[in-house]
Amino acid sequence: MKGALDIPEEFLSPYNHAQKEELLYKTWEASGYFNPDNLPGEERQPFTVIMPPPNANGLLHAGHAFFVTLQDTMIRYNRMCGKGSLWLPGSDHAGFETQVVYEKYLAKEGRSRFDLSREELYDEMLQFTLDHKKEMQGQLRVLGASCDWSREVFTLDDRVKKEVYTSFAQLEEDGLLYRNLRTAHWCPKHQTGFSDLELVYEERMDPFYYFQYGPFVIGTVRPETKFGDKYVVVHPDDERYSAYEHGQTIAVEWMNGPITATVIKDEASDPEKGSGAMTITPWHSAVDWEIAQRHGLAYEQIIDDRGKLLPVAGEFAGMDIRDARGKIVEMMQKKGLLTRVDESYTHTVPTCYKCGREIEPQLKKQWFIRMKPLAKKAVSAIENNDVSFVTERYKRIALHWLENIQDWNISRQIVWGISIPAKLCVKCGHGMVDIEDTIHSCTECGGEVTPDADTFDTWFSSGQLPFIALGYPDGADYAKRYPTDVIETGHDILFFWVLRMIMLGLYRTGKVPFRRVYLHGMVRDEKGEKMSKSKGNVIDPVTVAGEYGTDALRMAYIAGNVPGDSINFSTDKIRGYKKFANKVWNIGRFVLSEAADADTDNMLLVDGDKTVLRAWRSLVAEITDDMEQYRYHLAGEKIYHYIWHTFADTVVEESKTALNGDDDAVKRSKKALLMSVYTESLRVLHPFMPFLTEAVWAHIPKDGYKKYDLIMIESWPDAISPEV
RNA sequence: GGGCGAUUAGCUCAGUUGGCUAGAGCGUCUGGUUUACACCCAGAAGGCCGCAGGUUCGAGCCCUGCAUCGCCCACCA
Repeated sequence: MKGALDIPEEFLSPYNHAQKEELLYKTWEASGYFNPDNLPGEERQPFTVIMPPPNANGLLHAGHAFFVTLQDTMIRYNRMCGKGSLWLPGSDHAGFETQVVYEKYLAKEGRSRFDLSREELYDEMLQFTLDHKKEMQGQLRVLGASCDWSREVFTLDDRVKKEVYTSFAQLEEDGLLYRNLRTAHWCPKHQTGFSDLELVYEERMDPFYYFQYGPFVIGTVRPETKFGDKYVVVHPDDERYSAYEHGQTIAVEWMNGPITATVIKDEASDPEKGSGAMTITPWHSAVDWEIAQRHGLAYEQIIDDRGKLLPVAGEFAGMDIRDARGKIVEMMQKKGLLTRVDESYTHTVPTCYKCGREIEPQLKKQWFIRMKPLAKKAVSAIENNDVSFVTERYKRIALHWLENIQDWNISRQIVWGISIPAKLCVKCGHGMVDIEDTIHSCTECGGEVTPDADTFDTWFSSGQLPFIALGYPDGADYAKRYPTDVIETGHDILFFWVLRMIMLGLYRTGKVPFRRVYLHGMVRDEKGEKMSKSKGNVIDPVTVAGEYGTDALRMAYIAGNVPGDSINFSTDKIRGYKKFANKVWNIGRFVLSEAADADTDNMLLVDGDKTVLRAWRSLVAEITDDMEQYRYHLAGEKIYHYIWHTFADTVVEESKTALNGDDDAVKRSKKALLMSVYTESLRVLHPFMPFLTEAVWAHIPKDGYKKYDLIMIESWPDAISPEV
């Protein structure tokens, strides 16, 4: 090594991320700077991001690493711009999701949740969740997340429960909460109701059966629900049925023998469909229930909660509906009631998003929130740009959903979650909100009451996270940092989470919870396929970070990946950025050995060097603009390209001649140029590749090029660059 | 049934308000132990920017239509 200066020994070998990253994270954490209250300087303008709390029931996957990278980049950039960056971490108990995961875990151990009492099950799941939470937090550290652990929030914390209860009570007071008999989306396997968002519609081709129903012919794909059907509904204007009057009774030979049926005229009946006449099953169909409600019709349960036929099905009682259909059709054929079968009927059926089992609509009393008034305010907020979308196209999707919103079923019949603070009447079924546990008899009928055994939909609590996490109503953070600046998350939870946060945030605080929504796409494998355990194409970000370095992983997530689009993850790309890390490291070795003694107070640049510095500064301005406009994908590529192909390949190469020459003024100018551009480019690179840049920073002499020991609190170069 | 997105080099993808002689990474080929780096350097090949029209001095970018792939939404007769 012919360098003018002594170079630390570690610079003599390639950059070794494995030796550096863990130590560097510890240094950052020990510095206290993740907490914005500890940052040097005057009172800083706040910059706040609430981390989407990962579900504490597993380990981080490639999607988590994506959001960690994007958000940490935002946080670090804004911190360097002189703001009081707060990234508030959390984790979600993830009610139903976790219960499903835990049941699988129990099954593996040869146990079942039915072996345990509610309390035992809850306690085991709590331990399970806390263990995973801890492990996940270790993984977030591996990924370099500069979040403030001192403000961490868990969705089962007392303060969360308290505010969630307050919201629940307030919704009731405002008439936005009800618990009436209503069609619920019920999964016979999981034994719980869902909101409309938890359904997945699946296209099916099923036989469509026509049955003789007295003088009518009615069509159905679901003969197994028809045992109790005693109303036949036709459109009031349907000429074919003008001979029948509304309310007229007719004698019908039906599945279990002769019955008396009633003709109902209702516009819900579509003359174009089937024969134009249909019978209704109010207990197991939302549409039928509405018709029944309109005309005050009777209703009866046919299928139990486990998907088995009830005694009304006669000889079929107790049979699973999946086995019963064929046998029932056979029976109907024998009775001579089957008139026709259309084999190729295509329709969509709702299924459980978790197990794929067909959803069985069931009349249930569950807690529902009236969403229309809440959605209306959210629509105004979005239209007024009180909250804006970085990927504009999601704005329209959001508005469309809000304008067609349905009431939200927030009750789940599961153990794991925040219990619903209410009493139910044993006698009349009336539900009463009871936060303070003061209700001991039914307010309607005076009957005995029992605590509601249900828990809240997990999104009901996470949907209130921003204001709760900041300490609403009297927390200092709330006063200073609400509304937060950005929410960054996957577009798949736009409805589940983002829009509900907007609605609930507006409802409780009167303000939007964040000013901007940045939605990223899904992470797929290199062929563009969804990652899944069964396909075996899951990339574990922590393993990859171990192999190539977190910085390389992070660059692969950012550079060239357009906001909102799904990204294909390839290890080739990560490998490329690992090389880049080493390149930056080696440039450091050269620059520090040749120019660490550069004069900073008196930077006399020769004309050619001035041009180089000006070009660099103008690129910094461009990159700064990209950062402000959330174009991280461009900013990342630009700094990469400049460092490698301009600074290393041209500026450094050309400096060699000058440094070997005899002209002291030229030498002095070169040294100053190398040091300025190199140290400034490290700053620009820091939000993207925090570990590497911090590792190099430790070797930069502390003078005009460096103010602080840690690059993480240095200024973004746009703010420091003096005139050239 | 309604809506959205994608289509650019062999592969994976950038290309910000129309100025592009269309770029990057990986791969391929040729040549290099030049006083940081072989996790490197110098260079090369490789593209009717899905198809067909249109607007414009100028279109990868804007408009219309079509094709293919993907995604989201929708009350199961």
